[in-house]
Amino acid sequence: MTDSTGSRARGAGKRERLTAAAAEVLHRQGVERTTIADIAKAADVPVGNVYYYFKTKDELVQAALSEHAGHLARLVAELEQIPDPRERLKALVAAWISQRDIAARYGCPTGTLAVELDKRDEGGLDVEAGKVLRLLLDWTEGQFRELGLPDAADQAVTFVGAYQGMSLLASALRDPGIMTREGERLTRWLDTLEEDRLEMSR
Amino acid sequence: MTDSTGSRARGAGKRERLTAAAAEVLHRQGVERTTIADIAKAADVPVGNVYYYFKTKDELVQAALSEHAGHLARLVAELEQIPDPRERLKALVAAWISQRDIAARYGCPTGTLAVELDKRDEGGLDVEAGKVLRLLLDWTEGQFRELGLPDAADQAVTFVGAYQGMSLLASALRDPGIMTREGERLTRWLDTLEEDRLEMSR
DNA sequence: GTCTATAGAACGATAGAC
DNA sequence: GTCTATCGTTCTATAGAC
Repeated sequence: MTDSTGSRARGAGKRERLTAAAAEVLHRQGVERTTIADIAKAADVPVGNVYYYFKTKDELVQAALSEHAGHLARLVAELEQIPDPRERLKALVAAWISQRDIAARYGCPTGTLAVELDKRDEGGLDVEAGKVLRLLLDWTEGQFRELGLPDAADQAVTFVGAYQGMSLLASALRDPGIMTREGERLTRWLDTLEEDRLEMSR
Repeated sequence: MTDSTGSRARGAGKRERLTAAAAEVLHRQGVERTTIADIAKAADVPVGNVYYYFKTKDELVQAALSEHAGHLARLVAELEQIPDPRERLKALVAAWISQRDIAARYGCPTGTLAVELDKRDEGGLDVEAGKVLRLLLDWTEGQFRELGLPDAADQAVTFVGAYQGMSLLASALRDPGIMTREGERLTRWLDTLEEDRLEMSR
């Protein structure tokens, strides 16, 4: 039987190790400052062997983007178990805050990757980064719609934008407190929204 | 007499042309994907001549950051002529929206530069980028304080964060409409704040 | 499938003529 | 002050032994 890598018996999931290492190192160092050797070293794989699994550096970037999309999908799957959409959104904020130290140092993984890739006009990786952010936006929009908000799409942009903005400022100013304080503000705002819905029932 | 470049008679402000070109090209392409040759070409200066004015590439990045700080200082000086702090903030939002097409393609110049430089841990340019954002945050905080808000610093983080977030999403999704819609939301929010102040007079 | 060695290209920076 | 030519390094990617 062949497995997902197409091989019969691998060392120990080198492709998976390379993908995970790419996601982490590219987030910390950025795409352009990261060499194939950096990723190979983090994955404990000999440099030349990388090209057996990924033909180009861009394929490794794509793999990192897919990894981040996977993380997001698993997080959303967990949140879906919460019955109330308002509580689901508050749990999302809590998840963001729990990652505050890494976000305050290197920013949101998907957001900072998107910033860097958007400055290209070749390769189409910029579009791929946008798709991961779309995933988050669409799910958030669904929650707001379920909460009965008339402009759910705009609210989602405001909500996710607030997260991207606070991550950027927290990392630029090296202040995790920004994540905490803005997270609490978003939570209070979500509570206010709920009250609005009950009172105005629109 | 010597001028600011330390020379007696320059060609035609090559240092200034290089600084302006650095600010523009580094914003569009990012730091790591931009070569000295790219900046020299945009400034119409021979490649080797660049090193007479800037000893390293990092000095060009620093010059670009100073240029962005200068832009911000000039904008703030204009806004200061408006009597009411609420109108000053609304004029700032209007200035952001007027730049929506460039922001929707390449993001906020200072914000995206900060994202890229923050992933370094050498050179101290990350701190310099943070200082430019601090300039904007401090001025904004002053406006909120003048409006009588008790938590002016946090409000400034929320406000500037919203701008950074909407710029990031607009460029990642290639949608200038995000800048327009979020700008209008911020304007409405500023109007609401004013009403709060009058009603609650806190 | 795994790994070494290296080709080939790009870039930052410098030497030195003018 | 200005510019050309190029050095030295670093990186992506490949060739080919095992």
